[in-house]
Amino acid sequence: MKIATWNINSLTVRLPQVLSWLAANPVDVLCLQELKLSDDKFPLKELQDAGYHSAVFGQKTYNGVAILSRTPARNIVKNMAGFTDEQSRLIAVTLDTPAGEVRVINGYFVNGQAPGSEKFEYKMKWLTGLRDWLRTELHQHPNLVLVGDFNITVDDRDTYDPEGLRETIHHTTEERQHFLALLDLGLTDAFRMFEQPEKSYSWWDYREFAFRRNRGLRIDHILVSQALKPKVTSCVIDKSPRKNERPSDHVPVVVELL
DNA sequence: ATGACGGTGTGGCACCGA
Repeated sequence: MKIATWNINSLTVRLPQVLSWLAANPVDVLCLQELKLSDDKFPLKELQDAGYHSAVFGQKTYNGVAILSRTPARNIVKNMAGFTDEQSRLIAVTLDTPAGEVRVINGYFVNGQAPGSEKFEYKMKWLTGLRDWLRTELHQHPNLVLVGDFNITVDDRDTYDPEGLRETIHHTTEERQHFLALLDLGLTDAFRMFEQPEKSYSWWDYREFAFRRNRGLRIDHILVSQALKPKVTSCVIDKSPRKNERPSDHVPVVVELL
């Protein structure tokens, strides 16, 4: 059974690409970020026709997340209890999957703009809120997967220019410490459980032929709980949609569980 | 080089993303 995450940067523009990707990659669960549309504009019917239920937490213009699944979602939670947020950045569901009952948490983490900015402060607070809330979630749901656009590179392998970008946004020690704090809760970076190609990235800037030159970042992640870790059989990045016409700047990451 | 490229909004550009 497979779970995927994909920041699609506007579902309005990318719906045809999502549908064709699902047709070629019939995953059990697809977590989307940056819908950039309100709930009433969500293409429920089109995704239903493709065989997916949808749990949606939309927002006009910015943000917005959804979880598509073969089986209907239960216990849907939008944003984190105990952390008030104006922005639609997180949705959690419980799913009955071939691998048993799994809690799937899908986040569009804060970008943060630049260290020292107000948005960076918001990013740090959001990450602290996530960790506090996740502790409870993990207690209630041992089979848990946290996926999404983390907007954090984990280490130097995740960036095309580790020296030049040191301590810039997505590369700061502070952000990486927050990532490590999530691992401390008992989560594992599924991608690094396996040997991977050198210079594997999940995002490339639209500018300066960044994809062609493979100047990218790995900022989209899949974290699995300790109970699920033994069931993980693979984790891959699918670069192919970045070659589409009008692509998202991010590509899907897919984890397979027994 | 505070730009490039692309999405959104009610625009004649600004804001945001990463």
